[in-house]
This record gives sequence, C-alpha cells and structure tokens, in this order.
Amino acid sequence: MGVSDEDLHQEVKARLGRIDQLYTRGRQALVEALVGAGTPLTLPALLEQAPDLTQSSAYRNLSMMEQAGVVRRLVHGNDHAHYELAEGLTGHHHHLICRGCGAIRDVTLDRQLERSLDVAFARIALDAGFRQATHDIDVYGICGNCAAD
Amino acid sequence: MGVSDEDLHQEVKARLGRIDQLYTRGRQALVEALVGAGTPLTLPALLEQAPDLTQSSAYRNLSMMEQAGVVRRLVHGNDHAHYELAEGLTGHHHHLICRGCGAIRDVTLDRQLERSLDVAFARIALDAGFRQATHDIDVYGICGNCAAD
DNA sequence: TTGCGTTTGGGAATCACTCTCAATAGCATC
DNA sequence: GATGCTATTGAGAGTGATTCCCAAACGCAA
Repeated sequence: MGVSDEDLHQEVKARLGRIDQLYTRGRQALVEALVGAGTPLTLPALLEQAPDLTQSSAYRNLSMMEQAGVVRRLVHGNDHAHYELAEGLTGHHHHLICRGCGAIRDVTLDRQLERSLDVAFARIALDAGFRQATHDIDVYGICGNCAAD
Repeated sequence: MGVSDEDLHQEVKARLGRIDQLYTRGRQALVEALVGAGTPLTLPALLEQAPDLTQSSAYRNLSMMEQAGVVRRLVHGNDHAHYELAEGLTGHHHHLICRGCGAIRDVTLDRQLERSLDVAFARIALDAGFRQATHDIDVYGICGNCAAD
C-alpha cells in the first residue's frame, strides 16, 4: 500500500539510483508536487504548483522518472497528459475521469473484485501469449460541474 | 452484441443522419476497413487498408463519426491513436495491449464479472456525483513477439 | 579550488492532428 | 441530363504538446 511519507523520498532515490540517476532538487520538487496534489496533474498544473521548475526539465524528468518506476503518465485525450506517483509508491487504484473537463480522481475497487479481475486478466494474457500483465481501469462520466452545463 | 454485417451500413447511415451527415463513399471505405481489420487500427494502417483515402479527410471523418457514435478513438501513448467501431455496433469489450509494439487486440470478460464491475462503477460514479458512467479496461503486457527481444 | 561528468534552461524541432479554402461531388429540380 | 446549391473533399498550412539540442550551471571527488 505504498510507503510512509518519510520513506517516500528514500524509495524514490533508490529507484532513481537503479538507473543511475540522481535525486536532484528539481526532481524532488516534482515528487513533492505530486504528493501534495494527491490527484494526477498535468504539466501546466505541476509548473503552477512548483513555479521554480522549467518546462523542458520537468518533461525530461517526468519521462525519466517514469522509466525509473517513480511516476506514471496517464493519457486520456488530446490535451495534456496527467502524471501521478507510480503504484508501487501509492497503492493500486483506478481513475474516474470527467468527459467534460478531463478532471481525474482516484478510485479503488474492493479487494475481492480486484482479485477476480486479476484472475480473469491473467487468463486473458496467458491465452494471448502475453506476459507481465497489469491492468488499467478508467471510469468515464460527467462530473457535477460539467453536468450543470 | 452489435448488428449483422448487412445491417451495419444501415445503422451507420442512421447514426450519421442523426447529426445531419451523409454516408459518403469515403466514410463507407473507413467503416469497411475497420470491419475488415477486426482490431483497432491507427490512421496510417487505415490508409494502407484503403489507399484511396486521404489523410485529412480520414481524420476529419473519423472525428465526425466518433461524434456520431460510429467509431471509437483509443489513445494509449504518444504515437497514433487507434480507431475501432463503436460498441453499439460491435459489442462491449476491452483491450489487451502490448507495451512493446503497441498492438491491440479485443478481449471480453465473462458476463457475471462484467455485471459486478457495472455495480461497482455505478456506485463509484454516484458517490462522486458523476453521471453516465461507462468504463474502459486495458490489460497491458508484453506480447509473444516482443518478449523474444 | 580544480576537474569532470551530469543536469538544466530556453529555444528550436518534431509530429500527430486540425484547420482552411478552393475544387469537387451529391442530390434535387427543371 | 443540364443547372443550381449545399456538403464534402484534398492539399497544404497551422497548432500545440512534447522532445531535442547544446551551451551554461551544478554537484561531487580529489
């Protein structure tokens, strides 16, 4: 279920170290912004949260931290992608997304249903000759704000 | 579970008519290419299947047919989106996606599991004040080809 | 402090996709 | 089947999120 907040930075540093990357100030700022928001953020939102960051470095570092297994990039349309901490640092969850404004919030399924899904997906992957299956569930709807036209 | 192949074009025409659009030759070619493939296609793949189509018209028509509820656009990364027939014309299904090459294939869950998910998602949407919830499940893995480096 | 490899910043480049607009097709009427 | 009129098409320019480039700044070791 993720790690305690005080261990988080240690874990991030370790994951970066595994691909020979330092945990620099700018990267820490990105991680803190993501932790603070508690919900997936777009790049402009991240820059707003942490105004010291520059666009190109933020993109570069997010991409690198995605490879390091520190952040996850969510793509749901043509506008900006959203970024969040990787599941290993937070806990397995899914997303509820507004078709109107694109806002994303985290949701979880109960343990038993999640287990049934794991079984079903494992079988699907096996039958298709796929390995290392993970899954990604998005629930789409219209949020209260957008429903009010 | 979708409609029979002979009724498909009638249904597409009806859906286009609802937003005052004609079912032109180029649009028919797009639909036939999607039917023929049986799996979601990128725009370049569509143009390869139907070489008479031009890029801008294909994009324009796909976008318009998405609004008409005829096709669905799938976005899973930074490369080309994939297009498939909308669920009303095919049947509810999900996707198994290779993290290596991006290939997508359709998969289905058994009816009971799907029903459990509907209940869970309806509750999640309700609690969050969302309406018209649908869901989208992606299983990611490494396909046989890509596993062989 | 001196070196030296790593990271940063800012602007140019990329690329999927959308827009524009003149030419063409589709359809109805005469 | 010619005519007129609206919808659609095609080719290329435009857009915008993201990536690339490379000189300047940083961070660590000796």
